[in-house]
Amino acid sequence: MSADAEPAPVSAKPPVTLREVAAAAGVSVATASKALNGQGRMTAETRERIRETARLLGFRPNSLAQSLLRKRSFTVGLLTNDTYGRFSLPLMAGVSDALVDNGVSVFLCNVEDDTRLGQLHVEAMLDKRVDGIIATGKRIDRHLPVDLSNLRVPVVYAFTQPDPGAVGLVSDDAGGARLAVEHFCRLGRRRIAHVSGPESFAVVHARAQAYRDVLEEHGLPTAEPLLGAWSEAWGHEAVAKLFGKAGREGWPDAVFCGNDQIARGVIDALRERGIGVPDDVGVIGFDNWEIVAEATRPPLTSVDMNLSTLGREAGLALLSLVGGQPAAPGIRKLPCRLVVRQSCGRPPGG
Amino acid sequence: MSADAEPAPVSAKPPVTLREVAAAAGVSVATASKALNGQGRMTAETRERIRETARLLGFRPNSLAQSLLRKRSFTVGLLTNDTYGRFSLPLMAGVSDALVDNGVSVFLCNVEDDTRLGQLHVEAMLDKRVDGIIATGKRIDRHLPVDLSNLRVPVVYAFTQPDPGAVGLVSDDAGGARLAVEHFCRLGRRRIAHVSGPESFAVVHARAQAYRDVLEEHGLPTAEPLLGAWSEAWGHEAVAKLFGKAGREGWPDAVFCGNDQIARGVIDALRERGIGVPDDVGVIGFDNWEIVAEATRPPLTSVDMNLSTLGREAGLALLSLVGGQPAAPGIRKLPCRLVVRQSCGRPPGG
DNA sequence: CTCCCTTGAGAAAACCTTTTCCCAAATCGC
DNA sequence: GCGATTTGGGAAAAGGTTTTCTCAAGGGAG
Repeated sequence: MSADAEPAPVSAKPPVTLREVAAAAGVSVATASKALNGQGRMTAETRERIRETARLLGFRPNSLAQSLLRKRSFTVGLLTNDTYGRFSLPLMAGVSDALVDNGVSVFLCNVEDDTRLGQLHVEAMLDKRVDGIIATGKRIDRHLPVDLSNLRVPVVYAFTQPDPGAVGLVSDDAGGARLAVEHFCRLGRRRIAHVSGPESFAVVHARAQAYRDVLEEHGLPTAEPLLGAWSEAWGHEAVAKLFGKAGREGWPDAVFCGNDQIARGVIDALRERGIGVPDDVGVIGFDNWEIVAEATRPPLTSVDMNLSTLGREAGLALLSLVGGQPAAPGIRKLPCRLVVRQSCGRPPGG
Repeated sequence: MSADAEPAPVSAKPPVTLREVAAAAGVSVATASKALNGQGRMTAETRERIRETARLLGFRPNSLAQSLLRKRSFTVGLLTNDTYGRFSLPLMAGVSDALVDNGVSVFLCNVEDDTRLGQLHVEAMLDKRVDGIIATGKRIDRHLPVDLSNLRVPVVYAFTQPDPGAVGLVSDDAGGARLAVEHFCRLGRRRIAHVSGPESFAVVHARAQAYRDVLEEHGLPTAEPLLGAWSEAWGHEAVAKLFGKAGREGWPDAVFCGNDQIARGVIDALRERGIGVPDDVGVIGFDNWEIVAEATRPPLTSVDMNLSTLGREAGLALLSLVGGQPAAPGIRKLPCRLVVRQSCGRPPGG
């Protein structure tokens, strides 16, 4: 009966501590710590014995204690207001990926559009001494409902509007649009239309401008983009407008759509009118939402924003910020890529 | 110039500690702690003065230190292998929701189907002293690629196969199927077909059995379910099989689909054949994936698995487990609900 | 006027690890 | 053989909070 005999709970015995390892190996905790961390000086034999003891006992250092001392928790917060959306998932996966490889865990915080909830989460993260915060949202041109500008920890913005002077990563929407329109040009399409989402979105304008630019560069006729909604229904409507007029000669031979849902609506509407895709008209979408792009008939060529990569880069950027590397503030645009399926056909010579 | 004059880093001054609050208020840290936590005995005036001081200084207790002492981190891990999938999102939102309300933060851990990655994450979570773990996946009938059966912390399984003896929450697929088929019966449909996903999914069988049961209960003819894939293309194919035969009398007047994508394929295929939905044939989907259900023409009636609620319940279950409440092990099934849109028509008398 | 009890508050241990300093023994140079 | 240096390892502080004792002062009872 030692002095500290305890009833010992039936289940879930407490984790083994460094003190116990040290005792079992017959050394002090200081020596044990140094042995396990490769620090200090001691005989190789001692070091090995301690390590073996730790392994046998299943010792795992308590991160809480380590963090308290090191003032570094190896934890970051991921703030999003797009829990249900489709953009946040690949982005989150990318973030998580980049960080896990570096031994960092991610707090997931959904703030909806609720300022109070946002404040709550940020404070909780700060209390838990996160090393940094990644802010992400569902729209590039909107702020999260919470102010992150004067925190004690670095912040990186991904796919959401950054605060002035902060580090932000977004997709290069204009570049993505160029990719699509230039693809059409290469294929010999001459009358290229553009059907996109609501005017209130900044990306709509960025993509439309790139569309005009490319057409101009290629000396092709530029038609005013048709702006509407991000829906299939709008795709149908737009086809009615574009292909409603009598003269078949005036019809476009290509439609660049602002997202995949619009593109799906366009393709369905064209089929219903007996217009062939890709033979009569080529169609390209945006977002490369596989579940949509692969279900259209024919499968949809689409611009992919590489959101997973974007998330990954955001994670790495935050990491270097946490590490003390001063990052250049401002918005960095990451390139999109074109995923070619069958809705555009082959080039004339191909 | 006081003794502890520091150069004071330009940015990011360190957080204020309890010690500083105590000093500022002219009391000991012990008293300060008790004042802020409503513990101990002191004059109301002292308590208020300390609180005011803390407020003024913007004091926030260091969670790391608290957790170290209390052996409770107010943190849980959410393990998933469905980062890209559509089921995990509402579920995660529900979990996060339930826990945030209780001051608990959530570690998001995506393990794909990688055992090594899973092990890594679980160990990281354990090292960080999470209070518990929620495991969730993309399939009810599959295990995560990692063993959670003998952890030091409680585990709750949501929408994934639980270990024996553990507590699991899943949707009541059979009940959901009943909802759909009974809805058809109420509307007076008599020849109800069932088109579902691959045979390898347990839910496919659960739903098919419920389908047969309901038909039998209503004395209606039961056809063998058509099993294929979870895709629109399979919906098209299935329509060809069901409506290919000559005699219009043998055609179904209702199709219950295993998911919304199949249902979408079915509806599109029916329209292409000139068969009216809902006039000639009623269609019900499963999952209530709004982006699909609202884009079909007409909008799709569908079974919703209430995943957000499922997540919420999982969070609460874990919380009570963490609190020491012994939860009944085994699988708890949560009811689905039918979201009625326009793909079924009104009852004969309505 | 004592004695006892209550009140208000502080000292110190505890949580677990890391790191700096320090000390004793062993080794080396001469 | 003696001082100087290296080697191997330990003691203790630090990190921020909570909690259990402890203690002094004050008040009431007898």
